[in-house]
Amino acid sequence: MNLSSLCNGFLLWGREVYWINRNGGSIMKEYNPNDIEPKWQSIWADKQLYKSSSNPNKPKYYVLEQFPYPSGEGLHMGHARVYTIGDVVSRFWRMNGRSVLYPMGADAFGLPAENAAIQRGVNPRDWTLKNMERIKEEQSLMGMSYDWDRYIGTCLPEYYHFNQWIFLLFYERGLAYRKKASVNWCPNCNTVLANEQVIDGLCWRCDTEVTKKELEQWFLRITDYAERLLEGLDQLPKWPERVKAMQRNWIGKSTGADVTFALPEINEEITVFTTRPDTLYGVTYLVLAPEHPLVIKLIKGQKQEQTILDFVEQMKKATEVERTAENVDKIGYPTGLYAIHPLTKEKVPIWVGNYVLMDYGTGAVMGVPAHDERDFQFAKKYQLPIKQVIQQPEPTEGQLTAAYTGEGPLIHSAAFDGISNRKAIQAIAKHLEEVGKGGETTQYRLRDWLISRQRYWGTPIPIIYCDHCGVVPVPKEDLPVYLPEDVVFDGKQNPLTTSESFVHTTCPQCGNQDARRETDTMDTFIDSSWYYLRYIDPHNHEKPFDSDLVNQWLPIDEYVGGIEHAILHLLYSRFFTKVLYDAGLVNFEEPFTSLLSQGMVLKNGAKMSKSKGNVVSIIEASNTYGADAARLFMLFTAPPERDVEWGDSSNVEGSARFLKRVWRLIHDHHGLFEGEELDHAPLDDVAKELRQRLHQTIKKVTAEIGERNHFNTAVSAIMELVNEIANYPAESHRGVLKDALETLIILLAPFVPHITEELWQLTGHPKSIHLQPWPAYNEQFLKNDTIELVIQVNGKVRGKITVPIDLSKEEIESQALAHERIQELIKDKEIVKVIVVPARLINIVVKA
RNA sequence: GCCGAAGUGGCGGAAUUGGCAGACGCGCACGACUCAAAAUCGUGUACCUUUGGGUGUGUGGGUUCGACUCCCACCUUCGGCACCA
Repeated sequence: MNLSSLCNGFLLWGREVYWINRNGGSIMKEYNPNDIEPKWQSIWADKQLYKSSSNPNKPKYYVLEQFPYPSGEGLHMGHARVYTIGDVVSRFWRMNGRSVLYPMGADAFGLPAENAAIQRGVNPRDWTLKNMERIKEEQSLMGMSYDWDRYIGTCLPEYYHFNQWIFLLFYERGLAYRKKASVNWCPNCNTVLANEQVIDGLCWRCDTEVTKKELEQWFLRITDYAERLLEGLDQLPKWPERVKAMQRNWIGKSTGADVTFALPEINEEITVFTTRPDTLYGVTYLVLAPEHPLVIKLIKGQKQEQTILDFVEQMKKATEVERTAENVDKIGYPTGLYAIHPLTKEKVPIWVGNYVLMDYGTGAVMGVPAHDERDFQFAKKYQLPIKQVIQQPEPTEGQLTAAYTGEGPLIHSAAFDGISNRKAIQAIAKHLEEVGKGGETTQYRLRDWLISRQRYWGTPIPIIYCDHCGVVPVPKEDLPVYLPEDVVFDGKQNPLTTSESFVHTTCPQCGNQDARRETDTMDTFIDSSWYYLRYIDPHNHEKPFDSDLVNQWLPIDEYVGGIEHAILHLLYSRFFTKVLYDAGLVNFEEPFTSLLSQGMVLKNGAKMSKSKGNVVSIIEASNTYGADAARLFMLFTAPPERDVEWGDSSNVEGSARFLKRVWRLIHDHHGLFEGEELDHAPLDDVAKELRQRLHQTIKKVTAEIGERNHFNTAVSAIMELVNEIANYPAESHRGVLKDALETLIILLAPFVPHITEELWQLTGHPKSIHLQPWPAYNEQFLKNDTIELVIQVNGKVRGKITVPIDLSKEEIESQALAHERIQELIKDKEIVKVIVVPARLINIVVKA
């Protein structure tokens, strides 16, 4: 191939390229990322290089990153890291012959747009759409290979139409319901929050302390799926253990028993939940949560009525923090009434106490001070009786000083005396069931998902209230319920309530013209609970997606995202998928087969944030170092799940330096790609070594990306190859060198797509490198004729020998023993034994 | 308290099955090139040392010919849950 034919190749790309010969004395064309990166980005876009289509002849691979919220601030390197990881994976599998789906979108509903409307009078839609465009540009700047034809924005009616559709599906299936409840209220965001969105008593978005409010709200019955959400985790071996642990904690399963105590005086019953039915005979009192519905009835006409009512009111107003902080004292009041113990028929006093929570279990607990720390404290404080029912190994003299929570045989427990408390847990629960006073049961910490939000920029809940018909769902054919434009943003009220044209409507059931629309919108986590399904069929106007298509592509093979969604988004998505499965719309129960939870990109040891002023934007990084160097740095510096420190510039410069080195290496050998006549002589030892290194590198890089997601070690293997090529003597076999250089460029392509595309073109290849098949290694070239073995004496390395690869154990042993230095070391000693590990080492065990 | 993850040079990290600890990179030092600097290239870089060697992967034990890797106990850091009955 001569220079003009090379240029022909370049002309296919529609670009004029010239070659400058460094060795010839003129200046080598410098590696300038700001030059080549935008060029290739626009060529890739024009050629639609990354358009995906399902090809029945190829196995599919669906790789996805959590889509961004299009804020006004644009994207920083934390975002870039997520996308880079996904991009490497998608490019790798594309080159490995998979039909890859790699889409992107925007999680476009949310409060900041609305706050911008309130503060600056902008239209939330225009503001959001503008940001979406900007973020797409920034993602393209990093060289991401998304299939933009599948782009979705959740704030568009084409999308939120199907949020409403799915909401109605939940409603039909009895999984969406309205109830009046004490809910979490963020006074800063002016809206309610789901339990998952309250972090340590603070709003997940703005860190404002969350208060309680009594409101009628919409919930999704995620608790119906608690057990399946828990069990499903066991089917996810490719999820990080910590994410699964977090979900397990959140679901919070505990097994125990319900116990029913009768209240003959007022003809009622109190049911308590306990994990320790074995201590039932040690109950000396009951405690109700202040919010327990029976409290009012119990205290009616009692001495303490007013005191307790005041206490209950105070508790209802308290924030989560005030109520549950660790140093909060236990406070209780006796109601004056007694319940009947279901087995002993003894009278047990009923108290109301701050430490009992209404929304866990039954809102009532039994007090067993002898065997429970909290009950012990409470009983001591209020001088309640303490009754031991489990025998301690060494009984304490006189009064107990602490609860005994260990194991032991039961005492003072009637027929159950003498049996171990472990066995008694089940025995007593079973007995309760027989006598109709309770029985084994399971409780979950998980609570139903509150999805109503008193905000504008979200999906309207498709419900109409009619004075005649009550709650009426909007018929599916009337969807979407559009967000109205004639609203007032004053920050004081839900803007939707200010749109008369929206609120005032006709009842679809009876035609009543005085019906009202629901003015709350949906939690934006609804949007992200199924968006990964919409990418499959993004332009479907009839339904959310075509089930056959979705079943072809899903589940997602690799899902990349931050740990901050370990519970929220990932739990909700799993819930949605299970509901859609039950509805027969998808044929899988878990949407994400493999989860890659990447670490943060830190700057000065802290997460990048606007308030800390330590944000490194994508634009800044790509201008300063180039997207390729920035990508390479983040991939190389640590495995993906760890945090990386963007730090001082030297780290990123190291990556840029490596790219320059590769650039020069290729240019130094440009003759190879300009029609140099290659010799066909047999390979000498140096050439064989390079070939071996090359094939080792292919093997290593393939496994590190394809099997382990260890991009850092993949990059370091490529660096080693570069070092070896750089040391390869100019006079040695040229064909091997050419092969090594070309393969090097291909191996680097998923990591640094721009520079490799440029170099691929410069080395005379007319078609994009990103359409190249991934190189295969040859097992035969991995091996050497000889191998170096380590000789140890008593486990310490004392020498080395090089032997033919197929030398027998016996011969290896005799050669090792014959080794000069080894002889010296073992000459006065008795050889106890000699261990020969083929292809590794010889260990000679000696005694002095 | 319960659950989970992690502890390796000055730094980021590597060691995939129990087999040469510290690959690769950053930083640093010295050298080459240069009037000089940058860039680049080369050499060195765990610690101690009497230059024979000794020590070393959070700590203490154990298994093994051999342990960063397996077992037991513990310490520290980070994360989740937590008056959850």
